[in-house]
Amino acid sequence: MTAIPQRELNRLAKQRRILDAALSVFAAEGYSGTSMDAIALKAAVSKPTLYQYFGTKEQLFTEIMLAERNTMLLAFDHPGTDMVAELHSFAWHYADTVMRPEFLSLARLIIGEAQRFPEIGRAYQAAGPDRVLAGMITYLTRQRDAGKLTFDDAELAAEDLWGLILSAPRNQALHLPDRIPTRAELARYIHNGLRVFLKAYATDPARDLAQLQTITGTK
Amino acid sequence: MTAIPQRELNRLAKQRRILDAALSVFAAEGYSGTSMDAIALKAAVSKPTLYQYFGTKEQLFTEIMLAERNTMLLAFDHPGTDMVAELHSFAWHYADTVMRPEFLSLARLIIGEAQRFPEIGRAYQAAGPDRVLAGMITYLTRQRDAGKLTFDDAELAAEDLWGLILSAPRNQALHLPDRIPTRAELARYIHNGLRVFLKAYATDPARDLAQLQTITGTK
DNA sequence: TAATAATTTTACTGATCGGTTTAGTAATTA
DNA sequence: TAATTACTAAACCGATCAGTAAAATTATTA
Repeated sequence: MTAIPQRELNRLAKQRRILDAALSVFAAEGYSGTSMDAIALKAAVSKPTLYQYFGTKEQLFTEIMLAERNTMLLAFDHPGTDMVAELHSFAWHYADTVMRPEFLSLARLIIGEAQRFPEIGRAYQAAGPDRVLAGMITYLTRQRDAGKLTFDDAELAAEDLWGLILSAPRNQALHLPDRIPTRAELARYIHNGLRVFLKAYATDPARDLAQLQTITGTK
Repeated sequence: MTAIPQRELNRLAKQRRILDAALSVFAAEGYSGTSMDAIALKAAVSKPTLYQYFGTKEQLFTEIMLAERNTMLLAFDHPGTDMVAELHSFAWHYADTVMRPEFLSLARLIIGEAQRFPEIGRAYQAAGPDRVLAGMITYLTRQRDAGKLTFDDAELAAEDLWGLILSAPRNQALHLPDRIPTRAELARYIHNGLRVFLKAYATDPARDLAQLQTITGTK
């Protein structure tokens, strides 16, 4: 049996508890609005212990935010035989991820502190949007090479797809935390976004739009 | 000659000075990160005077944010004979407004404090995006009635136009305060956004796209 | 000029902040 | 069991916070 010292297990568990507590408090109150006492209380840890694990408030904050970026990546990995179905699947997967309340809280926190912590804004941009965009570019380019899409600038095409599907509900959700879009509303945005995207970028829009109808089942 | 008492003039001037100072400090430091001393210092006003004008920090903040919404509205009032030219003019006008550093700082502030001050988020949504959207809907509907556009849902069409033109650069700018898009980059987004929009929504895309080329002067 | 209204200065409250110290207790290790 | 390590509770530090009180000073009015 592998011998992992109990000490280390406790330490890691406690560290995780602190990180979770700190993230939730930071997300709810902002950086300046969060007190280390509040974090210690929520983590069920004494304040000196908190300071032993993470030297300062700023260190704890940056560490937590830079660690969090790994949880928010998601690749464009929905393989299938049909492009429209793949796009539809990706759209829903991404919407479900991005529109979760905790995810929105985190985004508000990052945006709100972007001026005070530019490195965190950069890290988020690189690990979140940029990564998703890269995956989308790869996928869209492959579809273009397969003759199903047509465009000159793959980056613009990917950004268009994103903007068509999620910009409206996400921007609204950022301003209105207590008014999270229903799945029916998301479906409306996704269906419309895909429709416009295909109409503008598909080599055979008529066929793909028909396929979209059979998938979404709308009129 | 009209007799406006000097007292009131001074009062209004001082009030304006306080509001300007408070807005800049709040935008730079966030709500919790801003001290009333800092505002008083920047406004060149004593703290008791500050408190005499605005009872509490929270009152000052909400008052300032609810007042600010009037400056950020802009109507879709770019009349002309050519739809493509009008859309192009609107796109630039709106981009120039929305991508200004102070405007972005304000947006970051509102988003960052949306959970603590839901009313401010609501007011901003109603006075900013919703108002612009209403103007766009009116305009697009008129163009549809004139036979130049085709769509079922005017709201979705307006949101698509917005998302195609500004969602990518704006989202990026929200995360990266020190990396504001150049006018060339904005031109790229605007040209591409209008192109995709016309391709998906124009009744005669070929003609409108040609017109777009002559306006933007690109290849 | 005399009266008055507004503002400033200065100092102060009580609370909270980030961060530390101390003294003592519980858990792990050997 | 004994030594060690990690932890807790509590008080504490200096600084800063929102907000107030009082007295001195300035500007406006009549």
